[in-house]
Amino acid sequence: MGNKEIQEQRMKGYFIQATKEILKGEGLRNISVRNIAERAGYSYATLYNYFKDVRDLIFECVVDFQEECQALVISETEKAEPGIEKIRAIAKAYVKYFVQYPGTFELFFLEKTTDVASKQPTLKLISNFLDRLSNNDWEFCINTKVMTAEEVKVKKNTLHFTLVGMLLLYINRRQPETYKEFSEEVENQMNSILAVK
Amino acid sequence: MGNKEIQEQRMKGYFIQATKEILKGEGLRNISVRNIAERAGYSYATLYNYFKDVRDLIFECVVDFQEECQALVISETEKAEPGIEKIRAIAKAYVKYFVQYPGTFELFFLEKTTDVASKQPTLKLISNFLDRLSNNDWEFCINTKVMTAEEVKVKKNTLHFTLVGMLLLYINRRQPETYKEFSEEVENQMNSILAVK
DNA sequence: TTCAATATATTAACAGTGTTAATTTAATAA
DNA sequence: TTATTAAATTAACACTGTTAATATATTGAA
Repeated sequence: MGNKEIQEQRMKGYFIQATKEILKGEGLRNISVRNIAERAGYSYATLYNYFKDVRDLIFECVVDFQEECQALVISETEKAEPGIEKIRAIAKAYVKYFVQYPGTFELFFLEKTTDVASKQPTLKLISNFLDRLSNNDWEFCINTKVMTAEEVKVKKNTLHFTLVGMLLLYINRRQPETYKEFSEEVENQMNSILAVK
Repeated sequence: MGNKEIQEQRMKGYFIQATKEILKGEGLRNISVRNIAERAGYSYATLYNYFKDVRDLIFECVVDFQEECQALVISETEKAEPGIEKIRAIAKAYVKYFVQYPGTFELFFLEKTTDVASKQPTLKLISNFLDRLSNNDWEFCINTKVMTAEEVKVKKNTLHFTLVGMLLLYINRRQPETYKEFSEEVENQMNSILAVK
């Protein structure tokens, strides 16, 4: 990598870092080009030398946040038994991360894409994220004959859709009103979805 | 209701009608105060004589869209057997409505509330909507001993969260990419969730 | 080292947004 | 018909994202 590329990557990094900070702090609605640039220590127009538009920049944060979330998941699920118990732990950590940083949930699921075609890889990254975190343990369930491959195929998605739906309603619609109620419901849903007959 | 109230309601109606048209057509992102006012046949500032802000106006459309969706659900589920089959039909019509008018899904679940406290009733209306549509048939399942009250309590929510999650990913994240895949997954999820052991 | 060429960063400007204040127009009461 | 009140409009403000024009560094050659 030549000097030019190094410098360019560094510059992009400054803007990405600033964007991440705002997303984790104030959230998606309080973000703006001038806001990001000020925090990065540059003029707002400089941003356009490194990113096509502000949405492009914002979506570049996805990978970083996924890594951060993954780190949390790993650290919080190390001691869990493989299989269903581990899936349960992964799901809880996954939910915990987005509740702690609602801005990241907004970015992952709520933010509009200007041009869908070009961001298709990122969108795929997002929708496969929970799969990547839990795939090993779903496979474990199949291998230990706890579930059939068919069961897993559907339940894996049920879990994903349910968690995303719950997070959407809780973060964006204040439903339920308290965190206590919310996490109890998470518990109930997982008990039901992960129940083996 | 005095003349004054009648006239005020009429005025509000013009703006609400314009907003509904834009939401169903162009969707939430293409809406603007000037846009709404032009379609309503008034200046943009006139709007503020009848609504606190534009979000207030936008959220006033929720009730109308719910009625419209409910009408679709009723017409498409009349001949379904009470209980599980009817719940399945209700869910499919519910999903169908939001896929047909993505702007209404954005309004119901994605649009941010400026001031949550004042819009709490509307938020409750939204999150209880599917419940109101399907409650009778869940009760029917309990009464006919197809499910226990405890099972219903959880499964009702699983269905709700799953549908909302699927709609979010499909409408906002193009996941899956085709409508065919999407509706097959809806089918799969309902088979799994509504399965009686 | 100095000067021209290039690359990068900044300011100015545009078209858009929601919202409010000042102003004009319309409706009402005396 | 005139004075008072209500309602609608225009002008303005503070934002937004983005682009063009300008200023500032940085680089390469003489």
